[in-house]
Amino acid sequence: MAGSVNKVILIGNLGADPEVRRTQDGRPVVNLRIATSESWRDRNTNERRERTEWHRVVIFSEGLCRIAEQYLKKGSKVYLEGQLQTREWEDQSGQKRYSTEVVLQGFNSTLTMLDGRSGGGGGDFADSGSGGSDFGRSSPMDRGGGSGGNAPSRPARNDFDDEIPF
Amino acid sequence: MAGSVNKVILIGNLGADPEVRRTQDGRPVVNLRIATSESWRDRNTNERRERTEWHRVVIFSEGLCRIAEQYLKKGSKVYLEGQLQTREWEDQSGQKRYSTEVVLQGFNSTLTMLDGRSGGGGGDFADSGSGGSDFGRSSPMDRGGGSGGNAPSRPARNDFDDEIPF
Amino acid sequence: MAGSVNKVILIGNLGADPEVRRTQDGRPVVNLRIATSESWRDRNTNERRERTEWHRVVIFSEGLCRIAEQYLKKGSKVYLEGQLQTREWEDQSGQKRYSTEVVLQGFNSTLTMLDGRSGGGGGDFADSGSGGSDFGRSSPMDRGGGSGGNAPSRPARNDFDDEIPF
Amino acid sequence: MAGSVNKVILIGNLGADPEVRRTQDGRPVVNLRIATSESWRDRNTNERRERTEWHRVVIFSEGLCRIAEQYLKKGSKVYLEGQLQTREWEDQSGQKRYSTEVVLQGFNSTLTMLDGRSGGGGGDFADSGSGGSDFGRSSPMDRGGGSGGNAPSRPARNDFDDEIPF
DNA sequence: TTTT
DNA sequence: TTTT
Repeated sequence: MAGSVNKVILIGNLGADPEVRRTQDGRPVVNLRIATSESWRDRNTNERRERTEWHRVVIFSEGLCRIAEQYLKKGSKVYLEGQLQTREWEDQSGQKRYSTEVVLQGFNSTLTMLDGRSGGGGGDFADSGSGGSDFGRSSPMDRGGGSGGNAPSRPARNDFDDEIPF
Repeated sequence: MAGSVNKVILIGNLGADPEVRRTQDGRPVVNLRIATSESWRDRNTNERRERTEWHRVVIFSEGLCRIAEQYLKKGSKVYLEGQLQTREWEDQSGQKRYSTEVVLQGFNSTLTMLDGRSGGGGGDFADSGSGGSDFGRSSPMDRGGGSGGNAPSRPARNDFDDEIPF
Repeated sequence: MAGSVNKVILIGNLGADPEVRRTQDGRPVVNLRIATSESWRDRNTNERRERTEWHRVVIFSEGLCRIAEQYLKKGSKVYLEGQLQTREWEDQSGQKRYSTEVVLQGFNSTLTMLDGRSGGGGGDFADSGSGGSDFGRSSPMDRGGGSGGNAPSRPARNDFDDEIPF
Repeated sequence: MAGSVNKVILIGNLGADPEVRRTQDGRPVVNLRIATSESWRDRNTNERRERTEWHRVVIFSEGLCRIAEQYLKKGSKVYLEGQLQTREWEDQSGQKRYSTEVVLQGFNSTLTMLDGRSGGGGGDFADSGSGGSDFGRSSPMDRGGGSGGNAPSRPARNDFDDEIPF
C-alpha cells in the first residue's frame, strides 16, 4: 500500500537482561521486555495511580543486537523506534495464538541507551553499524553514496554552506 | 516510572467501517481495523513482495470518536497517534488470552483523515474538540489558560514577535 | 489544510538553565536551549566525529512551563514533543530575520525529564496538568468526559475487559 | 552526547515543484518547500482560523532524491521523517544568518507520497534504495546481513513462527 | 508558495 | 479486511 507508516516509539526500562538467540544461519536475534509507565492523580479520589505496560521487543538488526548484548541489562533505560508486528503461533493444544511485538529490523529502527550504566564505551552507538552490516545506524553524514567501504572522500553537508539558502 | 514514552504512529487504511459501541454510562468507544503495508523487491529472486500488517485501534477520546464516526469508512486513509496497550481476556474455555491494541485516549492522541473521500465537511478536525470535551484536538493556539469556555481574549503567539529571539 | 502533521521529537540536554518570562497578561513562557548530538566514525579517516545541533525550544503550555521551572536546569536531559514554527523579527538595522523554534503549546506537546537530577519530586509529571489548566499532560485514563472538575466516577478502560476483543 | 534524538515528522503539501541540484561530485540534492496547516475555531469570536507553517526540507539521501524527482510536484502531499539542522550563511552584506532545515539524510529518514497524483508507477517506494545505494529505504525484511548484492537466500522473519513467543 |  |  502506498503511503503506509507503522512506527512505535518507546522510552522505558528493561524488565530483564536481554535474551539472545541465533537463527539457524547464525544471525543474532535479541528479545527485550520493556516497561513503560504512566502515573496520574485520580480526579475523583485524588489518589496517585500508576499503570505499567509491558512490551515485547524483538531485534533482528545485527548492529542493534550488538548494542543490546553489550550495553543493556535489567533496569537499563532505552529509547527505541521499531514497528508493530503480530505473529501467529500455536499453543500446546494446537490453538492459534497471537503475539504482538515491536520489531527492530532494517531501516528506520533505532535503539539508544539513555542511562550511563553501561560502564562501557559511552553509549553513543552512531557507528555501531560500521562495516556496513547494519542499516539501523549509519553515519549521520551518509548521503547514500553507498560505494561500501572504499568510498572516495566525500564532502560533508557544509558543501552548501557557501550558498544562499534556497 | 519517570520518563516513559509509549507512542504508536500509523498511516494506513481502514479494513472495515468503524465499529461504534457505548459504555454503560454512555461514552462512545470506536474500534478500527487499520492495515499498513510495505513492499520491497526480494534481493535474491528479484520479485516484488508485500507484507500487510493489521492493527486493532480503540478510540476512547470523545472528540476522536466523533471524527471516526462522521468521516471514516472502509478504505479511508488515516494518520493516528496513540499508545500500545495489551489487554487480558478469557476465551470460551476460560483460558487467558492477550490482545494488543493501539489506544487513542487523552492527551497526545491524534486522528486525522488523509484522503478526501469523506464527502463531508472537510476533513480538518482541529476544532473537533471544541466545547472542551476532548484533549485530542484543541486549538493550536491554546496555551492552557484553561478557563474553559468564557476565557477572556487571549493574545496569540505573536505577542513575542516584537522581541529579538533569545 | 486537512491532514497536516507538524511534529518534532527531541531527546537532548539543556545548555543553560530554563529562561522564564511572563506575557503581559501573566502567563508564563519558558525558553530552553537543547543540544542533540550524533557521533560516528568517518569512513575515510576512520576518526571519530561528532556533530552537535542546538535547538530553540519555547514552552507556552502552562503545565509544561511549571515542569521546566521546577525540575530542569543546565545539563538536564529531556524528552519533548512539539512543533516547528518560524518567527519573523527585525534586527537592529530593521532587516527581517527569521528564527525557527520548537514550540510546546496545546495538545500533543510533551516534556519529560529523563534523568534523576531534579532532586525534586520524581520526574514523573503525568498529573502536572491537574486542575485542568493544561492539555500537555492529562490523566492517561481521561477519555474526554471533560466535565472539568466534578466529574462523576468514570469507569476505567477495564470496562471492556470482560468482552471478547472485536 | 549519548542518547540523543533529533527527529521531525511532517505531513504536508509541496508549495512548489522539487528543486534539484547536484554537488560538485555529482550527488543529487533536492530542496522542498512544505506547508503544514492547522485550523481551529477561535474561542472568543467563534471564527474559523487557520495558520500555515512553511518548512524547508533538504534531501541528501540518493534514493529519496530519486523519489522526490520522479513523483513529487507542486501540491503533492507527503509524509516525511528527517532531522533539524540549522545552517549558518552570510548575506550580501556579510552578516551571519541562520537557516533551519529539515534534513533527510542517512538512516532514519523517510519520504512517502500520500496522494495518488504521481500518475507514475505507484507511489510505493520500499525498494527505491535497491542496489544498496541508499539507507533511507531498504527491504523491510533486511536484517543487516549486508553482504550487499549477492547475499545468499535469507530466511524471513517467519523463521521464528514455529516457536512459542518468549 | 501548498492544501481544504 | 484495506490500499497500490
